[in-house]
Amino acid sequence: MKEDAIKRRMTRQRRLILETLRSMRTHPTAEELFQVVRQQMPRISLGTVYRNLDVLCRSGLALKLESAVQQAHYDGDVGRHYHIRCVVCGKIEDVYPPEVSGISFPRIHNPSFRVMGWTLLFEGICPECAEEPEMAERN
Amino acid sequence: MKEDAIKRRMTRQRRLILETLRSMRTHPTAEELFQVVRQQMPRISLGTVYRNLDVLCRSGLALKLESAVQQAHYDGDVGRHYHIRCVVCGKIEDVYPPEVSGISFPRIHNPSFRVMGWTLLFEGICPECAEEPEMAERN
DNA sequence: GTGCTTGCAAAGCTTTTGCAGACCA
DNA sequence: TGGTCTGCAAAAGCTTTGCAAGCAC
Repeated sequence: MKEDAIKRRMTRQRRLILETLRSMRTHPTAEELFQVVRQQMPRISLGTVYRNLDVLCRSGLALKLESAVQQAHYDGDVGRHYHIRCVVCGKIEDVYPPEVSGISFPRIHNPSFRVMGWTLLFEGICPECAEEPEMAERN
Repeated sequence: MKEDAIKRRMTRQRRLILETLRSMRTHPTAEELFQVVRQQMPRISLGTVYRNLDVLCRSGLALKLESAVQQAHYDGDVGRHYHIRCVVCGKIEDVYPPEVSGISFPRIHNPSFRVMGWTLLFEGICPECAEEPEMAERN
């Protein structure tokens, strides 16, 4: 049971990354966040963004959305809410509890796992992609 | 609206990949499936496994579990069921409806997206990892 | 015979990591 | 001052793709 318990520091980079993530409603990828952050701090590196997102997620200040198809997306809002992903363009948007019905803390009976939580992901087609059917190549 | 509608062929490779995936209960990654398949077809390549998994998923014969952290996992059972992932080792197991309560086809009201479906993923710690606390490094 | 599919290898992309210098507490 | 953090670049890991030959229909 190794609990190194590293003492984290709130560096300028870490603070900027967190503030920027919180200000964005788009659930950016690390790369997208990097592009925004570097406008204010040109010499920051992508590696630093990845390292800090990892730290922020471990400490509960950000959420890593693993449900993404290619790249991971991040969310600065750690309160309970859901996501819906466009299966065509991959965009992820928020869905808040008042808009959702039919779900009430699902439970597994006699689980072999120690259940810690759950995530609900909706899938659909966003308005933009619905207007451009040729993008919806399914082959 | 380009609908090329390619005529797929059921090659020996494709059939073996599908049959093997269906026979496995472990939600293998492409690499793991490759290792099993090559025991019966030594010259098959990893690229072929990836290409066929893609085709099988597009045609609805297999499921790609995007919820995976690093690699994609695949499931040959396309019927409605849920998954639970061990947050320590990444293992994915099935959870079937009779074991789950509190969920009844969640709906989004007045959605801007055209909602096509949803997935529910549980997270927890599997029995093996629960016994080895030092693996649960969280820093 | 047509054209989809394969094996092989190389390339592509996202993410991680080693290192020396910089910086926070 | 000590130990964490950063920028840079290289490496790692997963997945895709180009090509010529092979094979299903």
